[in-house]
Amino acid sequence: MAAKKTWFQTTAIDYPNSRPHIGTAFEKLGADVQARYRRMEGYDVFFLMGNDENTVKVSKRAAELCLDTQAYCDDMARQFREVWDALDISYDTFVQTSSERHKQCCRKFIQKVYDNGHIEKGSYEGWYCEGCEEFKSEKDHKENAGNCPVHRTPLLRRNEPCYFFKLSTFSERLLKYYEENPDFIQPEIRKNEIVSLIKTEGLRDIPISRRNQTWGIQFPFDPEFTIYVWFDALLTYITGIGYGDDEATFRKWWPADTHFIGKDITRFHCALWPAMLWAAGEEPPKKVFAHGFVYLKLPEKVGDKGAGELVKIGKTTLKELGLEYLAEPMEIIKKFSAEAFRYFFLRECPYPGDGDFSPERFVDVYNSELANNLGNLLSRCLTLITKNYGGTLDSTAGWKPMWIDELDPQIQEALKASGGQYNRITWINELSKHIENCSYSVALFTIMNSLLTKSNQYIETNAPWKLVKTDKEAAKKVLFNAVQSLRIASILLKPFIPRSAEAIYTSFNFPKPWAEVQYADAAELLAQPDDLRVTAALDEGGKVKPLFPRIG
RNA sequence: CGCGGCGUGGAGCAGUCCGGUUAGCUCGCCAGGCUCAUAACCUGGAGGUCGUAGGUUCAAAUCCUACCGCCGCAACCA
Repeated sequence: MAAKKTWFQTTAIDYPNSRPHIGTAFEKLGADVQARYRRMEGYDVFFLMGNDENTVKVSKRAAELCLDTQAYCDDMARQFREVWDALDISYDTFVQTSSERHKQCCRKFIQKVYDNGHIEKGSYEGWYCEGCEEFKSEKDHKENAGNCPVHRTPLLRRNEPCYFFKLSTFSERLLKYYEENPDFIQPEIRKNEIVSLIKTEGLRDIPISRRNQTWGIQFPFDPEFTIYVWFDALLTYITGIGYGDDEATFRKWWPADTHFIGKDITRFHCALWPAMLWAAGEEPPKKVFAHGFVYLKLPEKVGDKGAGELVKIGKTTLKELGLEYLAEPMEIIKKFSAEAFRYFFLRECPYPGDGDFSPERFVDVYNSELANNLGNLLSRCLTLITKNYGGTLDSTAGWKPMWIDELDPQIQEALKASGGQYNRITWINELSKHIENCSYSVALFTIMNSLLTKSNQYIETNAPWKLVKTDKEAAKKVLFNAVQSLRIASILLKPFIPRSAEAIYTSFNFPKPWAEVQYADAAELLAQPDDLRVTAALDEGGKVKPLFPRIG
């Protein structure tokens, strides 16, 4: 038997010096859709996430709070995971870089790179603040007229010994790799940026050590130094699957299929990271996907604070809606649902590009697409079947469902005109492609407008509530077909809004178990083995409970 | 001249690469229909000189030039 296809993906690991916000959540969501989709499609998936804890900032933050750094990190990791769990992010492992295993494996890796001659000792010169006990960037120096932005004291030019990774020697090899693997950096625009960066500016050797730090990972060959952020953080992607510790597991998953990252750290993942791996004798990842950012968009100059009182949706203020602290994902999740949160960002913000989050838009999208279109379609089907047929469309066993598109005379014409070129199978294939390309917003738009809106129209034109009075059999057929749209939609929506999709699917006795459905099942119109019936739980009065209650 | 992106009816976008039917879509707004449904659904309508000024062409949102405006990144902000 052929081995199951594997799929290893990661998100960027986060600094735990502040809580996760909608931007970090956006990244995890996009990755989660991919992981869920791949699982559906039969891949053996491993999804890695984590926190990047070995930074000076983190130890300082802990000190500010008078906490032990490790205790602080552990608590932040708990808080991060709480948010990811609330959002139903289906990660398989969560790496804390302060963990012993990560440290051990990191040392093995760096030793190997050192042994292979890619690390050399030099000296680092820069602007140093004695108060902060750290080097500041040229930008900080320039913008603050030579003073420390924190202490307002003059920055000193300082020179200290430092280890460098010889990144500059990899320029040619990187360019060649990009050329031979055109999909390595996605989307295209990010690839162009990196290529032009290397061609115009070139790559410098990069400092990878800090001296006299108590927090962080010590160099195996020189304990006076600790590893400087990136050289430790990136390694999470391999220590988390057993590099230097569990060879078989590591070989099973590496190289990674996709690293999901923010567009700002593209260069580290596309230039530094492959070079590091080569330096240690490992393969580079197959793909890096750099997603866009989400910007908090508020009217005028409301700012974050005070928005609760000032911004109104209809007659209600944000505060009354419970949306005071907009950048806090838990607030939105608690007030509405993880599903609403997931849907909004995946639908409204293009994953490859930037998007906006505004409370008004959030409510618009939710009401119009989830409540009015999808949720209402479910409600009307459930009610019509329950009221008129006692919940069971009898003698529909063996009936073959129709695809809504094929029931529309106009579309039938169009299908004929295309000479069979375009049909439901190509439609589903296109959707799959969108998901594989991380064009989630396009996929959701298509599901909404090409499937669900049409299904509401179909019900409207055939008016089963009227038809049932004159021709109960004909009305039954209409409902049977309409329900198929819900089956198809729930399958297609499974990676995006898993809970709601399941709720829809299990509202009826569809033959295939929910856990086993694949995208191809949406195109496959299998006959119903039993009479189609409503299996959803109804209220005491027999009323249907809205799946997505309207906001406002 | 650091790099990149954007400017299309009230809002958000597609279309621009490979110029050519009445410039599409979603939301909002207005009118009507329907009443199974979550004041939901369906139909119709108003609303745009496609940032500005030139140029190429039989023909420009689309190609060329200049300019204006907005935004992001710039080696530890996803």
